[in-house]
Amino acid sequence: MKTVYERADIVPLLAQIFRELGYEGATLSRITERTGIGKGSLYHFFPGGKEEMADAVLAAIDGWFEEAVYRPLRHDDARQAIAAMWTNVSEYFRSGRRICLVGAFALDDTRERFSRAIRDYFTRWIDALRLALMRAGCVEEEAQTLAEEGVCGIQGALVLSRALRDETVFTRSLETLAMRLEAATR
Amino acid sequence: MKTVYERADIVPLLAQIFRELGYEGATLSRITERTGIGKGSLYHFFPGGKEEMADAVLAAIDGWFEEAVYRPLRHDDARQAIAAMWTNVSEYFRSGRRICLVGAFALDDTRERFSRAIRDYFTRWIDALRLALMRAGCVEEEAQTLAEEGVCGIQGALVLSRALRDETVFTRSLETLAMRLEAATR
DNA sequence: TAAAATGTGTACCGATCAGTAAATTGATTA
DNA sequence: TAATCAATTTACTGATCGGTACACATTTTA
Repeated sequence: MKTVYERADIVPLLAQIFRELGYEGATLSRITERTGIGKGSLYHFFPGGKEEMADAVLAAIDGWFEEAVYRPLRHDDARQAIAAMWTNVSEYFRSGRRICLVGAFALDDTRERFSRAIRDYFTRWIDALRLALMRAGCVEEEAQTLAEEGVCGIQGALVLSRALRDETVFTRSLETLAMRLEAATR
Repeated sequence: MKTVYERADIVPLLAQIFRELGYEGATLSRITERTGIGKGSLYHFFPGGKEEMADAVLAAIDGWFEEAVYRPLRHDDARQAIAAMWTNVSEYFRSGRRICLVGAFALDDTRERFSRAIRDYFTRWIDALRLALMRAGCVEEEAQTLAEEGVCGIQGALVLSRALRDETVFTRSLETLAMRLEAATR
């Protein structure tokens, strides 16, 4: 008996494990234990070991956000894209039950390993949101402030709702943020 | 030659190490390496090992916030205490260069180990801020929302400024938050 | 069907992990 | 000065770490 995987099947599993255990906490044996995938297979797909696994996960996350959030913010109807962002992001983060891996990596020494991926994730998010806000009628300076505030608020909401084990904190925070951005584009 | 320590001297060193490496990343050997304190001494002061060390660190953090932030918010002049909170917190977090250990612990599995300490830290902060806002003239519901927004915003600002390696993000976020709370208490 | 390419499982490596034990140091007390 | 005691250092344990090697299974190609 032998189960055959593809890289694409493994990455989401790895993402969830890194989210739950952090980079340092995600040991090779815990990964094999939770995924059922042996070390041989893991090193076959990710010869660079844990670091390459995390790279793949970050790339997948980036890909999802690019398609589901950044691109619409840059090219679609601005107000509509911003509205879609809140619902997509809320769903992606499971109403606060799932954390933002990129944000978590930024907090400790792990940041040094994935510096560029972490920085890019946030700069591109803020930038795309800023552009949408400007298309919706904001002047550049206000758009920049609001974009930072939005992304910042999401990260804070994730921390707080997890700490309090209360997903209504996340939901409410996102609603407040959405209203504030909406108010600034009338 | 023999250097003699006290528990009180060690805790801040441990705090900084946990902040930089996270709970899982802070191995005993890295702790001895960075502090110069041998394993024997560490286990002498903290027989429970790493978990007891982290407990002591969380207790020290809680003590600092209780005295420097929560108590003034509860008992001193409300508007003045809120203003002091922003400056004290900004200084404590070194303008965003230092992270919030409690928030970081909340993000991964470490939360399960220190569940109560993490929850208490945030509930007491929000509660104290809510009370101050009410004394300053907010109705309860608005005070609750603003208090959550404030604490939430600080956490988000820490994540974002670390991710972007830009402490002006932190400073600006706190200024914006301070203004919003100020505006609500006129 | 035969050969080659692709995955998988397992045993193993040296290094490092958390934790223990005991000898030793230096200050305090009698 | 002698005895006591807290604190430190050092050496050690078994378990687990990330990573490697290689035999074996399966699929794809010829």
